[in-house]
Amino acid sequence: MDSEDDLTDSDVDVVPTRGVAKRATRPTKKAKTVAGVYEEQLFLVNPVMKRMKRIVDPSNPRDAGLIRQATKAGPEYYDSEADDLPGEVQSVKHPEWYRNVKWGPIASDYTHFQQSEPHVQFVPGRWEHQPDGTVRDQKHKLLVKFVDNNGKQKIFTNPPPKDWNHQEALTALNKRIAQQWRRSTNYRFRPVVCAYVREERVWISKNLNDEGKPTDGWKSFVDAFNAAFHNKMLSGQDDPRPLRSQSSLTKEIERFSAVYKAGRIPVPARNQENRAAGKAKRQAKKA
DNA sequence: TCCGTATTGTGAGATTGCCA
DNA sequence: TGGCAATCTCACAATACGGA
Repeated sequence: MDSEDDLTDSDVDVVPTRGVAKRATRPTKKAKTVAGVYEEQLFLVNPVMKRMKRIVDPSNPRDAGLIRQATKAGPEYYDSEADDLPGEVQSVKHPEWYRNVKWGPIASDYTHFQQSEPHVQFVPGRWEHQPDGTVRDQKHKLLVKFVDNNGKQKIFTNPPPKDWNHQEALTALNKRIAQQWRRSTNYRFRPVVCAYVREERVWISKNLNDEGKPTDGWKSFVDAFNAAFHNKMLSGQDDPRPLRSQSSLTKEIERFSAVYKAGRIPVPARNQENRAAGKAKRQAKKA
């Protein structure tokens, strides 16, 4: 399926939602001039199948049979058998992970423009299980086509990995493509996250023992935390505090376990040191 | 045409939360 | 608890635009 109209019966659920994100990640001309940007309608995309269920195992006879019956994406995307173009893929951190291919006609065809499905993460391997029991070539997902919020047709060609089982290369692709969708459309792939604030961390710190564990078990810890903060407004915050799951709280405590064990309050590393380090790194690369 | 400023597009580190 | 994905955020390059 490639058309926008087919979104409802694909392997994703597209759920209209309001106010999932406060605003675009960075103010745009439109965002500055449109007062209602904080209330824009967003569409939450939920893959019907979980990641593990979508992974195809070619060594499994049943999966191997499905692969034999499936059709590969053809040279209208790029010719998988052709030699790569000379030189490295541009504008990626690890060009050695990707092939520098010559894209086919579909990658520049604005006349017969068919919008891609909202992005669903790449899984290891060339093939991916579908809800209908078939498998599909993930090569399709490298080409991203959509009409952006300004009604402009956009096409992004993302480089194919040299190794379809290289998780780091796939992770980078997933991140990049999700960002392409997020920046130009109202599709979102999960609800907006809400950072822990100092008041919450002070509470956490006070309710952990010397080993950095809840003094009265995880369940009561999570319940008490949410009783203290869920839906409460804190000073300096625009929105009420979200409900935190045990998963969220345990991860928070695990991340800063050394700090909490020391009886201190974590301070996000989003500070000048990290920024300066990042800047120096970029400058070095540039040089 | 040049120059300065604003806007847009993109990559990537940091952060958060889900899932196995 | 580790791995991974999605979002937030910063930085920078490219482009657009207006005034001299």
